[in-house]
Amino acid sequence: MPTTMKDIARDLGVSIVTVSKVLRNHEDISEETRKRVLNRVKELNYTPNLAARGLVTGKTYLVGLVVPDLLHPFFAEIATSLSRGLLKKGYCLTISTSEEDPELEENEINRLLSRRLDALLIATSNTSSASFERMQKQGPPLILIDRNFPGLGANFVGVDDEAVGVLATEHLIAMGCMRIAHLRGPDNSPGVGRLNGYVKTLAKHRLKSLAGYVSAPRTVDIQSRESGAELMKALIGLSPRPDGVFCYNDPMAIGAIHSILDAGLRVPGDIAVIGSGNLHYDSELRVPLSSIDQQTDLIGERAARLTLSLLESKTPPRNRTFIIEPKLVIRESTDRKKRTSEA
Amino acid sequence: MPTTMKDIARDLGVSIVTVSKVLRNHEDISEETRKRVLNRVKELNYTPNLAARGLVTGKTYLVGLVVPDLLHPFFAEIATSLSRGLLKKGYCLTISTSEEDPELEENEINRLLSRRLDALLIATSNTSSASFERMQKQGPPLILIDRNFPGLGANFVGVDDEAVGVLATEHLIAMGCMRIAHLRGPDNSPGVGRLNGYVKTLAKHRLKSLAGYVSAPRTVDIQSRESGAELMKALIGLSPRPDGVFCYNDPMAIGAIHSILDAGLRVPGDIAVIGSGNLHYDSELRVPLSSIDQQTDLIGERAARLTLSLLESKTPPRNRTFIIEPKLVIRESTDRKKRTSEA
DNA sequence: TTGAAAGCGTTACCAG
DNA sequence: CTGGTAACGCTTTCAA
Repeated sequence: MPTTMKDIARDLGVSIVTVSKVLRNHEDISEETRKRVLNRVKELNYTPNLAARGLVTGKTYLVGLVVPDLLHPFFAEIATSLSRGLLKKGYCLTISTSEEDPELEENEINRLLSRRLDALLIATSNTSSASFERMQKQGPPLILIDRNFPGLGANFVGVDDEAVGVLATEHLIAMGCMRIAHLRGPDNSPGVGRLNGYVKTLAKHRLKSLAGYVSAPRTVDIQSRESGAELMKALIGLSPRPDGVFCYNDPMAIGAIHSILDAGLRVPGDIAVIGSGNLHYDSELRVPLSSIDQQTDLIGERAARLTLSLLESKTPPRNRTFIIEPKLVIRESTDRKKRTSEA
Repeated sequence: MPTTMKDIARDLGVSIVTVSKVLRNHEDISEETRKRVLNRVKELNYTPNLAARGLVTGKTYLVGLVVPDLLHPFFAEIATSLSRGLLKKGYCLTISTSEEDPELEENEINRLLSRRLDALLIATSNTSSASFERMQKQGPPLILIDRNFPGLGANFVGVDDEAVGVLATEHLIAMGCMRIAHLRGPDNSPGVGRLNGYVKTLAKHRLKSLAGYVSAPRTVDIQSRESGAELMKALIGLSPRPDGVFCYNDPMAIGAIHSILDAGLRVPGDIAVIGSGNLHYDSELRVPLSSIDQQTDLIGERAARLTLSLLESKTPPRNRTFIIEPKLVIRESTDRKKRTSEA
């Protein structure tokens, strides 16, 4: 059994209240008592029980984060920068994964809710907003991350996904691609947003997306690379064959490049490839990968600031949305203006 | 304010105890009362307050994990498989990062301890075991992960680091390397263990590690790639130049390869490179990277099982150690015999 | 400057 | 089968 304030109070012949006050830096404690208490606290290695404190104050100083997949560097980075931001103000972050499974996600959320978090951040793998509507009425402040429900009007921090699609597609066109395909993502806001950007940009340039040029994986994110490889194989078989591919994310793009090279074709010579996410190792790949940078750490930072503002403000504030602007990063996989050496 | 058992009891004209019993599936409740309670629970969307429950039961069903860096896939994977294992038994995992900073780590640990975790798992970035000795006397069960303190005799799950060094070095020798260098890791058990394996293997084959052939980064893990690149530059300038390099981890190896190629040399032709960790994208790199697989998910799984056994057993059990055997994975970066290998 | 009493939401224990 | 009472470790309020 860990030490309690009661132990300290008994040892010192003071009341529990006095100990409590010392620990919270109350003014009205004599210098001497304060010292004696602090001393004993050190000696016994006492740590206040936050659960008990939270029970009476109503604040747990615990913020929850649910992401689909921690192995995806995108979410790992968000978690890291978010945690950094919250820690500064004494809030602790607890991270859970849903493994892209809506049911598991629901379980995790309930588990977290049972702990009476001060706030909850979610990059949801759910395609329905029903449970979030409920949570908005009841429960702690809710902040959606990366994946939004347009109708819901919740707090949201994420990238401008349509801009991602526009940037990528415009770039492929600028590189001279005429037949641009899209390996699309899941049926959530990033997947749909990026697809829209792609479609609009093609239309703007009076280019067509031929039959089979938009292709969707059966499973989601977690196995992006495998599905990218698989979908790309099918694309290669089409005629006319695409000469540029915009992939929903970098792992898919990596899989796509793998299939292209396996088929004896060159990147970007025969097919240019661009992804999204700008992962740390993009520049070290077989073919260094062009990508759309989503400013991931900024998302985490913004989310932290938004969360803190919700937590500090006395009156329940209006829901807010922060959209981060994506940026194009050009590497070899789309750089057709430069001769590329193939290994 | 969230719903409480009191609300439900009042609404239904039963006692709080009855509600509590229904929620914990006590036998001695009439079918009718049970139904009425369960109904109202649904209606009000009631979730039990785990903090309050934990206060009286002494169990929080919360397990803590502290890792140096979530962006490192090694730790992300451990976190994921660990969480999966614990969830099965209803335990929740809370993940924190120390960013390889011992002071930050100490803070995080205290924060977590304040929440009265049922168990604490740490991949420490501390080089001193002092605070862990204290924690072993007082506080929840402690499980060290990946990085051990040999003298401490704590619960530990990790890879056989000396075997990592042996496997890697033996492989380089088998590939015909005669002048093998080592980009070593930090001053903790993995860093030292891998170095030892390297040294012993060289000795066994009567090979020498020439002056400057063992080189250590100034900073730790977080910027492995940069330091790998930097250290490799220096190695290239030595004469005689090494023809094989064993790197502490894969990011370092990636940096090293970068420098070698930049210098106009070939991998593995001029210098063979092997890392450790066998990251998911090793096979998609500029030069597919040979590596030592640490069976990362197995580490997480084992750690979960060990944790659960500590939690379930009534008597405080003896500390246990699980050592996972590493495995060699051959790819292009060391394949001087030009075999056809892909992973 | 100090502390007694009440209460936070829950469970343990035991009596009815 | 049901429920009163005490307790978990802490903070709040108010009186001394």
